[in-house]
Amino acid sequence: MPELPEVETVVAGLRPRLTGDRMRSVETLWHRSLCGDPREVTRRIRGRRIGKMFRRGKYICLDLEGPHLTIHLRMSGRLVFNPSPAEERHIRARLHFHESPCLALVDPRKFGRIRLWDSDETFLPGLGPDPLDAKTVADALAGLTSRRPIKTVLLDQKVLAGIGNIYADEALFSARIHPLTPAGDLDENQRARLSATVPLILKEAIRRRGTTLNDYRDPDNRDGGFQHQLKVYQCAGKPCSVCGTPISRIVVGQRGTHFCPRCQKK
DNA sequence: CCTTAGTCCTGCATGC
DNA sequence: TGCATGCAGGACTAAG
Repeated sequence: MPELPEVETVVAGLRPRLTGDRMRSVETLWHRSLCGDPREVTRRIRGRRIGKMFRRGKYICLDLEGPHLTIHLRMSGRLVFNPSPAEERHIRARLHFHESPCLALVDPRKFGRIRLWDSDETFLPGLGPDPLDAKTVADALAGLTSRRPIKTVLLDQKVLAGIGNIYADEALFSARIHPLTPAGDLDENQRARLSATVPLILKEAIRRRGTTLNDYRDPDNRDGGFQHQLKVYQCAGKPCSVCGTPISRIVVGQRGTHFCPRCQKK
């Protein structure tokens, strides 16, 4: 599942190829993959230059010098220039450009979304800050008095943008915090550890081009490498890398949650 | 304010 | 082998 590091890797791959090119059209093969009518969206983007490409949270963003086009890959989405024959039947939308070959949204589970934002619209409203430095994370955690489990809070995109299930579990393990700890109950040391470790883990995952578990691959079909660094995610029953205790799996906020019951005491 | 459950979807794993 | 069932997951919405 693409989270912040995977989306960062995708954008880094696309940026040199698309920046400066112009939009031609958007085409849908599954109507829900695009918010709005494809002819109407095409009319609004046709001929527009891609000024900048960047990532915000888990969103891929194309700055069309005014309007923004965003792509969220959700569970199984991928952006590919040359879909393989096997991927052909999972193409849900295509972006067409003046110079570059068309870019396909391959998305078996149909959860990915493409959306156009007008220049006068608030772009990605309510999205929290990107947690790539300790101070940003510390500030986001500082004012929290919530009784919600810290795991749920880390997944709340309004608090911090870009953390998904994998990196939430890995960060809590690294900070030695039980995922069910009420966010407001974290002490100063725990908040400091979490604030330090979240950016470190995300940056290390970016360096390794993300985590490939099932279907994530970048636009050049390359695997990520962070799956070899996972300490708890999908490691239920395996010995903890620190203490040897078997990793537990529970459900928190309808999400599978993995932790070491010895290293991460309540 | 909060939490929980339901929705969207398909591929894959499991069990008989 | 084939069929039924269940599960995973991000973001959103509705209900309590």
